[in-house]
Amino acid sequence: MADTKNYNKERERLKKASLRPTRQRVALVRLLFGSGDRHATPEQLYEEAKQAGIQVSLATIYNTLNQFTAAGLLRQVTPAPGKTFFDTNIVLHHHFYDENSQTLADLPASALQLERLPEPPQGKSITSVDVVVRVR
Amino acid sequence: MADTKNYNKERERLKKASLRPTRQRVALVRLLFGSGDRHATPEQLYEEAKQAGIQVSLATIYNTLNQFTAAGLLRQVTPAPGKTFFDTNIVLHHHFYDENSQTLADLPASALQLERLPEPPQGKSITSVDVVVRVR
DNA sequence: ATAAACATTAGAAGTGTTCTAATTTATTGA
DNA sequence: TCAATAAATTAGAACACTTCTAATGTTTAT
Repeated sequence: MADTKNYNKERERLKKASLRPTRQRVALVRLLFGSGDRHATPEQLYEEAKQAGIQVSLATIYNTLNQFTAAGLLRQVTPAPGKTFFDTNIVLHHHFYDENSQTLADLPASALQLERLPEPPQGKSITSVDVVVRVR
Repeated sequence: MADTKNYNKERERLKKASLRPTRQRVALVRLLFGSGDRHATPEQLYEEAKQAGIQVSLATIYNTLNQFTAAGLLRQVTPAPGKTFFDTNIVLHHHFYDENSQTLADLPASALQLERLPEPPQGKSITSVDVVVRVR
């Protein structure tokens, strides 16, 4: 055991996603999922990791966020060009995007009802529906 | 008159938007609005302009698309990081985004009803609502 | 026609993200 | 437990997209 702590919850989450529980991934799981839902940007998470004394490169931050997204642990939201957020809340819900502060916030679950989903084009199937309510 | 043609329709559109009818802007208005609704990317429009023998730089393509958007002539849609489209259809409507071909298509106007808009946060007002239905 | 304001340009620079290939770490199975 | 193997991490280069700079060209108003 390399660490003094087990971080079993985090390792379990990674295991379920078929991702090896490396030091970096365990630490990032803690940061991301350790304290309620959040909308993290890669840069933000990188700074946070540094603050917390976790040695991790920006490349690994990106790799990890992409792997977590592919594994269904995170949802990626792109409300504006160059603004990428990773949402730890993977339950179907939608977002406010504040164009002034360039921040993302959850829409109250009941605040918006999608009456019916459209038929996807021939031979296609819907993978997700993203609603972004832009505010200022 | 620098050209053999007047392009009065295009000049008129620019005038209404308080934009000087320069050779480049007139030409881009023709490409963008000359043949029905479309979802143009900057690079696409640049290539198209070159094909059509219009001398215009990529910087001007970007400037122009941004100005047109600011003037309400275009709507910008960002369905994925690094994928920016400018939509000539500015009537409220939504989009399919095909993750395979990375192309955008209009949702049939009636295909999706937003039941009610959410209350924006304190002191904010809604500027737009974008729905992207991702398909594969 | 002239002057002032504005637009365009090439190329540099900026930003966000991915790639490369060398190193380190985790896992497997004797 | 200890190699051997597979996978992950890393720094820094490279890349893609967009904006900036400041020099040049065009448009507009007088």
